[in-house]
Amino acid sequence: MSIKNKIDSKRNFFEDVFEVVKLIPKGRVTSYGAIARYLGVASSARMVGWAMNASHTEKAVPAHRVVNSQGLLTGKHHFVPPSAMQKNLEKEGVKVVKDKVQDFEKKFWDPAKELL
DNA sequence: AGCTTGACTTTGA
DNA sequence: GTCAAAGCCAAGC
Repeated sequence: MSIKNKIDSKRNFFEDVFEVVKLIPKGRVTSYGAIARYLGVASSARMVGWAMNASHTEKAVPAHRVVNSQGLLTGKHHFVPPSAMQKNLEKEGVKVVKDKVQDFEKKFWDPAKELL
């Protein structure tokens, strides 16, 4: 049974986002829009980010692997400390310069395609 | 029940 | 290349 099936059953926004984010392979990143689209709410990328805000309760959620469409670490300010996000990414092999993921297109992981 | 806010995206100038 | 505006849906007040 795929994760998608589970999500389809629950339709719980936070859990949906959490599950998908947890599936992001190490050393890869994705965007809020990609997750939102995978969940079927493409236009509501903001909701994904917002759901991530609740990820603080779920420690297992690698929110640092989620960036915006430009590969920018827009959510780093929500980390403690903010620099933790970049640090975690670099530790996983993702180079980050000036809050931007290097080789974003290569590192990008689209659940709609990879997790199909 | 209605208004504001938000870790976004896309398009146009 | 940067800046501004609109679209979008859910939670909080």
